[in-house]
Amino acid sequence: MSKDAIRDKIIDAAKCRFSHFGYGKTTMAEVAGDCDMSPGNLYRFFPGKLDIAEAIATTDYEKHLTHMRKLAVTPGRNGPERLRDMLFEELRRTYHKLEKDPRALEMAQVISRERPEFANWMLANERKILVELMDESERRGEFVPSGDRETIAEMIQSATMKFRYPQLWSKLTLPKLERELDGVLKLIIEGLCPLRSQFAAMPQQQHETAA
Amino acid sequence: MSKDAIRDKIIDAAKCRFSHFGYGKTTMAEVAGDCDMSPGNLYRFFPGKLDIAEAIATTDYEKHLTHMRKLAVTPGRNGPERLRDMLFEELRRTYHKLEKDPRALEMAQVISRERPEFANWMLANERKILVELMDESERRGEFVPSGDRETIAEMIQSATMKFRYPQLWSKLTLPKLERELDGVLKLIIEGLCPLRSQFAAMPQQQHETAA
DNA sequence: AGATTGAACGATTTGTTGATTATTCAGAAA
DNA sequence: TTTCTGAATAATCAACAAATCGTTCAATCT
Repeated sequence: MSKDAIRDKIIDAAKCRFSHFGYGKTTMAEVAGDCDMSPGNLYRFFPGKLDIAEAIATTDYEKHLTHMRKLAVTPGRNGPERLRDMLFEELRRTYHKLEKDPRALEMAQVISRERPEFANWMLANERKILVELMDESERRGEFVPSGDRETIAEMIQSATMKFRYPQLWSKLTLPKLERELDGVLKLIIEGLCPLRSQFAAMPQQQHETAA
Repeated sequence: MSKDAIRDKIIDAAKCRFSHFGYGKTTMAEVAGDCDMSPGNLYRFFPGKLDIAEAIATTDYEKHLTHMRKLAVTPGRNGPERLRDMLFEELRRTYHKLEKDPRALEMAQVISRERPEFANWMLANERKILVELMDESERRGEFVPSGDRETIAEMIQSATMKFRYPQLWSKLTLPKLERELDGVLKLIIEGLCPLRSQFAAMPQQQHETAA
């Protein structure tokens, strides 16, 4: 059996255990047993337990990413609609994943605590899609260019942060979350001011800024 | 000594202990000792330890609230500027408070865990100010009316959630946080679309919505 | 009477011990 | 040689005991 095939077998066994008993309650010995090998042998394929979890999360997330990339260029939908499709898709995916498998939250929390760069990598991927979406949409005159697009993508992520972290949902149901995301998107897309130029060059602020 | 004066003495003693040793490491016996009374006597003035913390937070927050109300009607500044003043003030207050007294975070976390309605009360207060600000600004033609103002206030809070919870700051410095808040506000105020009417009536979405 | 105390009580926290676990690596197997 | 094993190790976790703490209330003081 090829090295990659063994890796996949390990990933499958771990995925099954993790979602059934949780990351913490799954031991390396158990995963090794499921694969008919010794615990020590796992370490020829993964540096450690966390890396198995990361591999699971990565393949899962990459599937999601390609879906998002598709939504970002769906014909027949304009820029704002595509942006909305993406963010709604992300919210729904997270919500349903958690509903189907509540133990996924534990794994997500462990990974983003012990491997913060993983969460950053996910956000960066999404930003890349957002930038492309905005570029494309701007050419069609749907978005107004207003500053660096990478920065705007960051701001969109910042404003929609709540919908990416289940810890912040405080028992809200999916319909309520969707209504809220809907409202935030409306705010972002339409803006509060009718005349953009009027307030475009706002003075920084009246108070001093900390060094 | 009047009942209120004793309450204040207790609050002062507790405030001192909480910010010096933390909420968890402060005992009722110590606070009572500082006030030259027995632990049991504290309960004639407060229902429990958490209520002392809540009283401290309340007076502190009410000072902040009046400041916010002032910023919301400062002459010579338009609607968006006032909105910005408010949200920047809130961010700075939280940041500096935490810098000066890192143990304040513990207290805030305990309160919002054990007394979620307190956090809701703070948000509701702020929303009331935001609604008044928008009402006033709309009369001056600075904001476009677009739906229920209470809802818009909720969405503003949702989009700026990150700046209200230090747990979400991940070591960011105040200047970085300010830059980010700045960007989010720009997004909210100006919006991504130049022509509001063009996308105002967006179809809900293409996928089904969960019941 | 009303105000205050401090011992008593149950809940929570802390400290400790033993078991479990992730990880390593010397050596066996192929 | 290369692949794998499983006992050894060090770190982490779980469970239990002891101590501490928030809270109560019968008794004491004013």
